Amino acid sequence: MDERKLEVLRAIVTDYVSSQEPVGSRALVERHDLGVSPATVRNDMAALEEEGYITQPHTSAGRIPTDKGYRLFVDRLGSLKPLSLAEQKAIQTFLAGAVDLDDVLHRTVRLLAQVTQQVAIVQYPTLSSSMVRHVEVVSLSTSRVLLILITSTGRIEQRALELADHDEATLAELRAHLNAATVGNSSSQAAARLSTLVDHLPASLEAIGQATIATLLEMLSSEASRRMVVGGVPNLTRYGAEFETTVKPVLEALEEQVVLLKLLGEATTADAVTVRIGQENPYKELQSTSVIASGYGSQIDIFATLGVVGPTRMDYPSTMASVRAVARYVGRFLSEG
Amino acid sequence: MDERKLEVLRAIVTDYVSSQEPVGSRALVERHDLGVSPATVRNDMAALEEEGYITQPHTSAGRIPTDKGYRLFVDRLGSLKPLSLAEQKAIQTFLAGAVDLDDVLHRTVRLLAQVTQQVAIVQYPTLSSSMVRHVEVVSLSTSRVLLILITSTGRIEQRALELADHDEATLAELRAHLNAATVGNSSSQAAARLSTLVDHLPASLEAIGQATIATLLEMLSSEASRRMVVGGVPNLTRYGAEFETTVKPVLEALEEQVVLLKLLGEATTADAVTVRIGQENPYKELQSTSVIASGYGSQIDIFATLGVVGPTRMDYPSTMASVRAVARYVGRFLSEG
DNA sequence: ACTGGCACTCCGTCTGCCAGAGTGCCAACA
DNA sequence: TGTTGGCACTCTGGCAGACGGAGTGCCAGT
Repeated sequence: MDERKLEVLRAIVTDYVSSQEPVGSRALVERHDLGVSPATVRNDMAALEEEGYITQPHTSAGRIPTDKGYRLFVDRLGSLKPLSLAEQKAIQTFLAGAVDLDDVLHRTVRLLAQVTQQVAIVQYPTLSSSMVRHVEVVSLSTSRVLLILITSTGRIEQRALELADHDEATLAELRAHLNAATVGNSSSQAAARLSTLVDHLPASLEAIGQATIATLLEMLSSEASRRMVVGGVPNLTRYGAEFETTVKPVLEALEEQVVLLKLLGEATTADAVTVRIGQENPYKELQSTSVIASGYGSQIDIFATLGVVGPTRMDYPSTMASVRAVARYVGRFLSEG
Repeated sequence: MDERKLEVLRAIVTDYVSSQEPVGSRALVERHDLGVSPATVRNDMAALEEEGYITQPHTSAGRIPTDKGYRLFVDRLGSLKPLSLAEQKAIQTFLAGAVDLDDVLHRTVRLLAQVTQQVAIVQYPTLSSSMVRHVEVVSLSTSRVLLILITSTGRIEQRALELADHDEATLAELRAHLNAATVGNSSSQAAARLSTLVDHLPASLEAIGQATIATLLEMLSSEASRRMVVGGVPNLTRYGAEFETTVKPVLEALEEQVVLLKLLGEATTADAVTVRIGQENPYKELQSTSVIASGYGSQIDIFATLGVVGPTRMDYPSTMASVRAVARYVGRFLSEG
C-alpha cells in the first residue's frame, strides 16, 4: 500500500484518539507535515474510505477510523511508545511492601489502571500453572474439617467438608500422606498422584481419606474458580458522552466476570500483548470496545492474564506498552517472591 | 404536623421515585385519592416547601422531595414493604451450595443487587467479631514461611514472613504453642494471650517465635485489612441521565473502598437498618446519593455490614426491607455454618 | 377551610436561519 | 500521472424566536 496513505491513516488515528472528533484534511496537513496539500490528502482519504479503513459519520464531516483502520494501525504503524520515566519508576516500586498474593494483584490492577487511564483487569494465577506447596487439614467441629491448598504463586484455596468421626491423630496422618503425594508437584501431577494414593491408603484412613481426596481433586481441577481483580472503573467516567457504547457494556462485562475471564483466557498463548479491537471481540457485549491483554508469568510458565478494557478510540501504542511492562514486572515478581 | 400534609408528602415521594419527574398538584390528586382538590393540595405543597421538605427545580414546575423530605418519609411514613414471594424464595435458597466464605459473600452481594436493583456492598466479617479457629505455619523455602489464620466465620488471612533457619520440628512446636494460645479465643483475647506467650517461649523457639508472633498480632489487629465485595454495578446504567450526580460519585466511592468501609462501619451499631440520605452522608463524594446498610451477624455478635448505594431518589421501603431480609438471612447462615 | 377560576411563569420543543467545516470534483499544472 | 487550487455543495451545531403545556400563586366565592 501507498506509503503516504499509511501516513495519512496514522495521522487520522492519532488525531482522532486525542481529540475524539472527526478529523478533516485541512487540520491534518496543519498538524502533521505531510508535505502535500489538503486536496491531495482528500484523495487519499477517499481511497482509504473506499478500502474500509476510515469512515465519515455523515457527508461533509471529517473521517474517523474504523475497526479495520485501528487494526492496520496497530499491526503496521504503531511503534510501542516508550514509557515515561515516572511510569517506569512507578512500575518498579509499586509492589514493594506487598504482603500477600491478594495484595500483589490489587496493587497491580491499581497501577495498571493508573498508567493506562482505563479499566484494568488482573486474573488470579491459575492453579494449573503452579506447584502445590502445602495441603492443610483443619478440624472445624466434630463433623467438619477445612481443607486448605496453598500453591507456589501464593494462591490459597479453601473448602469446608463434612467428615464424621475424625480425630487429630488420623488427621495428622492423612495430612502427611496428602502432602507427601502433592507437594512440589504441578496441579495435574498432584491430581494424578492423589488418584493413585486413594487406593493405597491404610485402612484406618480409608473412610475419611476418600472424601478428602475427592474434594481436593475438585479443588485442583476447578478451572471454574478462576477469579479476577478489577480496578480503575472510575476512568469510565471520562466517557460519559459515550455512555451506551462504552460505559454500559464495560460495566456489564465486569459484572459478568465469566465473559471477561474467557476473553482473557484466549489471550494467554504467550507473554505477547494481544489486542482485540471492537468487532474482533468474540463477545458481542464488547464489540464497541477494545481489549488489550498480556499473559504474565515466569520464563517457563504463564500464570494468567492481565489487561485493560476501553473504547476502541484508545491510545494503542501507550496502552500496549504499559500492559506489557506491567505484565513483565509482575510476572518476574511473582516467580521470584 | 397536619395529617393530610404528611399524606401529600408521601404521595409526592412515591410518585417522584417511580417517575423521576417533578410531580404537580393535578397529577397527585388523580393518582391518589386524597379527597381534596388540586388547589388545596397546592396550599399544602406551599407549606411543605416553606418547611423545607420539598422544592421546585424552577418556578412553575412540579415539586421534588428534598433530603429532609425523604428523611421524614423514611422516619414516619415508610412502612417497610413486605417482600414478594419470589424474593423471599430467592433469599431462602441463594446460599445453598456455597462452598466457602468468599462464595457466600459473592452470592450475597449478587442477590442483594438483584432484589434491590442497586449497587450492593458486603463487608467481610471482621476479625474482631470472630474466634480464632486455627493457626498454621507452613515453610515456603529455607528462609520464608507462610502464616495462616483461620477464623470461625471462615475468613482466612495469610502473610508471608522471612524466617531464617527454621526446620519442620521447631515449626511444629511453634505451631502447637500458637494454637494453644489462640484457638477458641476472640481476636482481642488471642492477641492478649499471644503477647504474654512471647515472653514464655522455650529458648529454642525464641528467635523464630518473636517474629512470628509479631506478624500474627499485626494480622489480628489489622482493621485496615477490612475488605468488601461489590456487585450490581451495571444497575447504575439506569441512571445514565444523572451521570454526574449518581454514576460518577458511586463509581469513585467504590474504587476508594476506604470511604465506603468507613461509612458502613458507622452503620454497625446493631442489626437495624441504617439509612443515610444525601447530605446526611459524612463523605461529600456521596452527598448526592443514599446509603442503606445493616449489620449482619449472629444473635450475639455483629460480623460486619452490608448494604446498597444509590440515588437519593430510591424506593426506600422496598430497599430497606430487602437489605434487612438479606442481612438477617446471611447472618443466620454464617453463624450456623 | 376548601374550591374553582384566572393570570402568570417557565420549560421544552420546534422551527428557521446562518456560519463553519469539510467534502468531491474539475480543470490546470509540473 | 500525480498534485494542486478553486469552487460549488452538503451537512452539522448553535442560536434566536415562537408556542403549547404544565404548573403555580392568588383571590374571590362557597
